[in-house]
Amino acid sequence: MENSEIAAIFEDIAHLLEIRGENPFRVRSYKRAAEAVSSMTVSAEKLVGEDEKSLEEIPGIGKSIHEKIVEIVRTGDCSLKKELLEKFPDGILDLLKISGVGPKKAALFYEKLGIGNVDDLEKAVNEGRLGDVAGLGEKTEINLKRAIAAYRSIQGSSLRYKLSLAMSSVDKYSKHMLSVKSVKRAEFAGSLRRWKETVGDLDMLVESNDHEAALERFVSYGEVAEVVQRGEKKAAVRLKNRLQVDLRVVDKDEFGAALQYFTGSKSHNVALRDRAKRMGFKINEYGVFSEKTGKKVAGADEKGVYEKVGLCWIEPELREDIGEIAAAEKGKLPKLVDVDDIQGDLHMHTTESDGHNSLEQMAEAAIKRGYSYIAITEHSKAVGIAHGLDETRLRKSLKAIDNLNEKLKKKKAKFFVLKGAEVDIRHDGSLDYEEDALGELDCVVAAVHSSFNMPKAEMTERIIRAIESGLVNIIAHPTGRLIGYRPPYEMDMEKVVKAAKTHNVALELNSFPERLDLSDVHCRLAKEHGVPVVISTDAHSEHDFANIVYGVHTARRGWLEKNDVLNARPLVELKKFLAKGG
DNA sequence: GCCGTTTTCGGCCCGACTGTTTTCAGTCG
Repeated sequence: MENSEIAAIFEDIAHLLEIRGENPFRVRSYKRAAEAVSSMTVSAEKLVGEDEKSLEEIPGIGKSIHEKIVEIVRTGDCSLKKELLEKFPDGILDLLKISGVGPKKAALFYEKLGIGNVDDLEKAVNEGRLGDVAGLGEKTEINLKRAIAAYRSIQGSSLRYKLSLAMSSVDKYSKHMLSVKSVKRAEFAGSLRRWKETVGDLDMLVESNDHEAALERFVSYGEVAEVVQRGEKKAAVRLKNRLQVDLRVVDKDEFGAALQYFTGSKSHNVALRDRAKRMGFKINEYGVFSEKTGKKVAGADEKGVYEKVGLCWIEPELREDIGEIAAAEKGKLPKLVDVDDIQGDLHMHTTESDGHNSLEQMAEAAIKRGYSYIAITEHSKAVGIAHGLDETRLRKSLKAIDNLNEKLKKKKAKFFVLKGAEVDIRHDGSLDYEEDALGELDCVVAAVHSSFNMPKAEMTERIIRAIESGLVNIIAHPTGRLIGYRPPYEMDMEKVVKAAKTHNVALELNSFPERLDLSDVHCRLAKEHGVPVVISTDAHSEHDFANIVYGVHTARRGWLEKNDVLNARPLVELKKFLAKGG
């Protein structure tokens, strides 16, 4: 039982309670529990039975939720959820995914019209049966029709968008806004600013002394397909690429408070406002206000908002309510790793296997980025589809690297190319090169590329066997997930991390936007166990080096500091680690 | 259902927009 599965059950319970009109704070407790469980670095299943008491130390988990976690782990289901589903069909949860349908409407649909799923709703709308119910008018019917069509069109694909797609829309839209005189600043907030791996929509914030002009500029952007909403202070549009963008227009002295508010996360904001309230302040998107006098005491900049409630400024990537507020209070926030800290890249391909640039071109591009080293890591022979190298071709390519290093040395370039390989971890955990060949390498990156459907215990064994070989330095894309396409393979990450610690192996954080593997949560786990993380790009062309930002920001979401990142170390120290010297 | 620098009981973040209705409920973020 994965943490994400337990979280999903709590999520469902929260929604079902909401539909039943239960105490909204009870509903929130289940939502909060869902978030708490999914951001845990250890598996809840493991804690049950072993260290069960520690469950209640997690904020948001009390006695009742604790008992339900135990029940879910033991039985695979939750009696409360079953009980709730006796009153409603489970298709009712899908109704909530229709934009404009919340718990109240879902309950109304079911009670008055017997609508229990999206198909029923669509039928009712098409037959014009909604008008019979008090409180539902013509406009609602039109909006529902459109919302159902939108729901259908994204079914099967992920509801959220990869961060990289969202990023590609950001710059152009900002420029479009800033080209109007009254718009002084334009920034994107929301999950994009927190660098979440996927985003549901974009939140743009602009400072303007003419709200109407800013709103008009916003909806007249060339990529807009549809204006979803428009008021005096905010508007929302859907772009041609289907991404929704929300705009909020604020005045100069509100910008910081608004930026804080719209960056979220929601649970971070709830915790922050709760804290403010206890201190006699009220925080909203316009500023921080004294509860007593009603006077505004902060709001122009974000830092001021945090300082007013006794905290130092918190990096957006940390704002998930998983301990950052307590850390900020004590001045114990991590000093997060930065893109500029990265000294080199330890995973890339050239035209020898399935890359698009030559060895020399990759080296040159890396030098241009200011790196002091790279490792060339072609595929091994088992990965035939990527023109993996056998031992003979491998040795030939190593010679080319030696030659290049010679040349670089003569030129007095402070740059070194490490001899590496992305060795396939075979089905049985053995490595796809002979030991002799592996011995000639500076940097052995090992990865799983086949048999993704193995049982959890076997996959864990497979990877650990590779780690225990003593021949491996780094495990690449450790879970194999492709965001939106392929789930991670079943594997006990904690066991893998512990084995990595014992055998001086680092774990890769692959920066490809569809991988981001390790995830932020797994980065925290690695850090807790003192296992270094390598932020690599797995570049197949020189352009892919730019993806490093996605890796670094994911690492930042995982609270990693410079010291936690292997390739933030200078070459000498890196070599020491690769020689298993720690 | 959770939680505690007022509290083990009584609170629990806050505001904009829409639609429908004539003062507000529901949804969303």
